[in-house]
Amino acid sequence: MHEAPGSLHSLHDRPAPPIKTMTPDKIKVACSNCNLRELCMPVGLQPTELQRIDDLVATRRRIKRKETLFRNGERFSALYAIRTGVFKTRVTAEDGRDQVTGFQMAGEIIGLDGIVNNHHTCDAVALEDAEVCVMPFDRIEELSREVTALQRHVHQIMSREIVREHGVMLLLGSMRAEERLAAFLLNLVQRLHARGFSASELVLRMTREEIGSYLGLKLETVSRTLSKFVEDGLVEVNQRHVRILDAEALRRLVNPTVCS
Amino acid sequence: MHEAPGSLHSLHDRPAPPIKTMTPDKIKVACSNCNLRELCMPVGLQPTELQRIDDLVATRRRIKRKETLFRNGERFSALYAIRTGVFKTRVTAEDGRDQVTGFQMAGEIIGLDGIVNNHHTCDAVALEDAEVCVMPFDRIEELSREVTALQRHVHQIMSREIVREHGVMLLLGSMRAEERLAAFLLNLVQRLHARGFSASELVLRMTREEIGSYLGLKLETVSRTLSKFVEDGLVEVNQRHVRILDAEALRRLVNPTVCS
DNA sequence: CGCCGCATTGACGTTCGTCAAGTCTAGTGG
DNA sequence: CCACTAGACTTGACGAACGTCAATGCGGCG
Repeated sequence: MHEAPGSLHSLHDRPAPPIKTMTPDKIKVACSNCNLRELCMPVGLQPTELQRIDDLVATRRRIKRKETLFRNGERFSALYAIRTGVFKTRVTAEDGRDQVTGFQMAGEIIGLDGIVNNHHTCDAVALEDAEVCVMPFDRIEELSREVTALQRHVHQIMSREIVREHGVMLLLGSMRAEERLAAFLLNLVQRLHARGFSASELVLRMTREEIGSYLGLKLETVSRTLSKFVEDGLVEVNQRHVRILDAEALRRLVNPTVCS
Repeated sequence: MHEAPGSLHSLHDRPAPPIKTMTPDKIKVACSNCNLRELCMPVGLQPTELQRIDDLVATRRRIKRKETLFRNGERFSALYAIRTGVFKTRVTAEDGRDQVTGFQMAGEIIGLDGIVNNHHTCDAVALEDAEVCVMPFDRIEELSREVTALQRHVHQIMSREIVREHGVMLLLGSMRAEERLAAFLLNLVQRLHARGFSASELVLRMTREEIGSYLGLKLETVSRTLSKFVEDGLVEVNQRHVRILDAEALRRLVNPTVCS
């Protein structure tokens, strides 16, 4: 099985041990030689530009499982690039109902919601021990005035998020439970694959309830639908470990009319 | 009843006649004295900056009812500021199902979805005859490198869209039909009010089916739920004309536990 | 060992979708 | 001016999908 460089995201049940022996926050790993660079930074920079990009990361921050990177209402100051671990973001209605708006993994950027009003409007919760690069937003703005590749990159990241959310709206607004779950699993495994993991196996870092919240379903429906997938031979499920046996069939589920 | 400056958005059933006698596209109305400036441009600019902003709008474009401003797959080149009229944006799944992702009105910016891949990923359809300002995106990027207020503004617009979509996800993922429709009506009337229209009356520029698509409901459910609101004395409905009689009750519907 | 959180499964109820009939309005053309 | 039509809307009857409630299982951890 293809493993990610540095084993960023273990497929075993327990969270992966830190890559290196506890790196104190002050000893920075520069963006310029970060193995996630292609994921979170623009490509094709001049060496001098690359050097300046290194300064974007003011510091690193470790977040333990179940702790929050930021919360609704907190002052916004920085964007965060995820180095290790998986997060969920969630919004909460005034009456307490909440909705998971996304699951984010290594190389993805979170915190964009805070830009409008200088305050975050959602919570970011670590689903496993995690580490992020803290990139003060005023520094990002300053630098992206000078490095046009960075400017373009920031715009693309935000646009990508908007497009992703369009997809979620389509899912929530017009798909049935099986289609939602199939789309979810395929999306997860595809993103993991892009990070060097298996194209057919994954470990869910979230509970059935969190999946349900994201997909607009109750946890029982998620569980039942998963069981149905197992019955039909589409996947193997062992706790949070999922092996996809028939990706083609899952794809057909998501997209009823497109046969094969 | 408070009318908008220039009667941009009539409350009568028929589309409002053009504000001025047909203005040829070449005769530009500069941003600097556009009555929508506070809605779509940054505030507190220096006069010299304001002047440069005027150059952002390359041209104007009129779109007739039911025609598209851009379509899924088309090359992305510009953002559009809506001057008059209402649009819907929609995404389409490969099997043809589509989902309305938003309704946009005067002063709002559309086209952000195209930035990531240089191609649009949704359609923007005019729900009534409309006019937009065409702002070539490379010009926006260029100018926002020099005018920091513009840079900040662009970031805020994109972030605002992300936050709005979070709200829609919450709605689609965890609200029931009555709550969705109540939230929809309150949101619409609030946005119209911000544009100088009545705080309690509105004319729907979209069909029941389009509302349903946006809210993840079938048109029959939208119709039934509206009828129920009428029975309960929350609103008056006459075709597409809606008068809100008990906004407080609608708000309570959206937010069950918060009692008045 | 026993507790706790997470997951599964079944029985039942509610909400919303589906299908179908019928109304209303605006637009068209005689 | 009025019949005719098409599209949007309403309403009812019924059914399917999913939520609710409850019992139970299972694995991990103190």
